[in-house]
Amino acid sequence: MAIQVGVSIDRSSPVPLYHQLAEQLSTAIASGTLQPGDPFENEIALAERLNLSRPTVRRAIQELVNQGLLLRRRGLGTTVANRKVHRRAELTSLYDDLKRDGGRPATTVLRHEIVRDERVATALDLPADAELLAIVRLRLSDERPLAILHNWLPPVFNDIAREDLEGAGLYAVMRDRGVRPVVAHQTIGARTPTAAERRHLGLKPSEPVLTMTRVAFDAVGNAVEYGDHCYRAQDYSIEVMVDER
Amino acid sequence: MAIQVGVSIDRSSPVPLYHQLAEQLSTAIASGTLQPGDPFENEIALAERLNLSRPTVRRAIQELVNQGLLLRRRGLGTTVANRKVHRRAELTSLYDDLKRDGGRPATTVLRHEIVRDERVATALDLPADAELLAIVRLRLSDERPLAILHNWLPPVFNDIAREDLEGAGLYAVMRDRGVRPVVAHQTIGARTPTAAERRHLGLKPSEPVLTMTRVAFDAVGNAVEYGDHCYRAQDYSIEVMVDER
DNA sequence: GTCAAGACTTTGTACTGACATATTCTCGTA
DNA sequence: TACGAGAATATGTCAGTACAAAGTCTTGAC
Repeated sequence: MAIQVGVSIDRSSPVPLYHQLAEQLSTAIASGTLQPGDPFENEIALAERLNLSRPTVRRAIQELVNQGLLLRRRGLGTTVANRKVHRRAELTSLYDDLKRDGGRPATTVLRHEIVRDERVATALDLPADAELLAIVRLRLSDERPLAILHNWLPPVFNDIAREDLEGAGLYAVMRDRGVRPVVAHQTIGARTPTAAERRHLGLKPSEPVLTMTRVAFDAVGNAVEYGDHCYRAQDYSIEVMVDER
Repeated sequence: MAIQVGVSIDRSSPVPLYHQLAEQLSTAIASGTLQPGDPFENEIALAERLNLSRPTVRRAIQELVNQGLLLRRRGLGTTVANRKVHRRAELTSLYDDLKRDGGRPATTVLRHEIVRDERVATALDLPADAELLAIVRLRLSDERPLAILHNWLPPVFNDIAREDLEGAGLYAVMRDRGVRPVVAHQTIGARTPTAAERRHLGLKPSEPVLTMTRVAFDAVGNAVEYGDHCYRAQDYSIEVMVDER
């Protein structure tokens, strides 16, 4: 027997009905009201119970399927998916990650200046002589050095102050200015650290660093960040979820 | 003025109309007929021209938006997105990647046996005493060692033969059996290699390896592979695209 | 008792129609 | 000239309906 999730729809709200529904169902799954493997109320019944049309309900369910929360099989019905395949929102900054995990992140700005760099400008789809804000930060977690973060930002951000970067992550600073990165290409590798990196990160010569270079774009497709990071490999690994759904 | 892409719809085909349309539009973008920034014919006009309903056209366009090929803005219209944000199909195997890039991949199977491993079984959502096929492969590219690939597969694959793995990638072997991984969690790190790894990969003690552990799932949410790989960091880096579209 | 045909359930595809809302452009007015 | 109202345009949301197709289950013939 399918579980009837309690849902309340507010038709006067500006948020679309399908999204209201999707959010509430999503919460039910996250909270454990709906367990993996549980059968889900079918589209028609759900539509009737909530006085919504089938396309609206379908769209809500589709949203959850795209996130990997639900599994639809024709003729069989809809079921709650294995928790491990749920797609989390990606593209968070290291600062936010550390904070969420209960660490105490801190930042030292090592460099902060306007530069021209043809290689970076090209990667950001800007003219080769564009003025970029180049920043280098040392990121600490619980007082211990964890990573060196090189970043180059397009001209729109040239007025970001040194102080802005000490108390928050780069992405938070960008969000405050109404820019939200939504896509990024990342290349992840490893190498032996340079002398400067060893000094900053407190590494022995034999201890490697994990490297990540990234170009991030906003929803409109404008490049908003070029990053070249290196992490203490002993203390950090990168988690990604790849899928072709 | 919007470009009219040549599209032919076959209503007798079993493939859905919206998908036929999406494919052809996608081809037009990939081939360069439609350039980034080009305005796209609007939904209504496209529907009328092709004798399709608006929802059908909309769904086709939505498919391309999800892939990052198109950009829709209400009131403004639809345009072709910056090439850099196009989402490529992810989740390919190293073997296929090397082959696509023109390399000559080869595989030496170092180990191939049935084992029990509680840690892996748990990660694969199987009972702790499940019998798994454990394989260890040395992957070479153009005769040079590149990576050591440890993999554990669920019981369904226990009959995969040593020989099957020498001429093709693991994912190709799995696909031949009707299993297609579509989601995976990956954790990427770096460390100094063990003695055995140094020997197989021809590394000096100071040269690091890039590591990747992965759990992959099929469309139904069943775990289909656990992998623990290590790569020569000098010659290999991992590219991923993260997004929250 | 076995197996196949058909009924039933549920999701998939497609169409029609209507109205809402965001954005840009034009035009008229102060 | 500057600015605001409103038209024009395009996508966004929502309803209702019909039929197709995949899977499961029941039923009946042998």
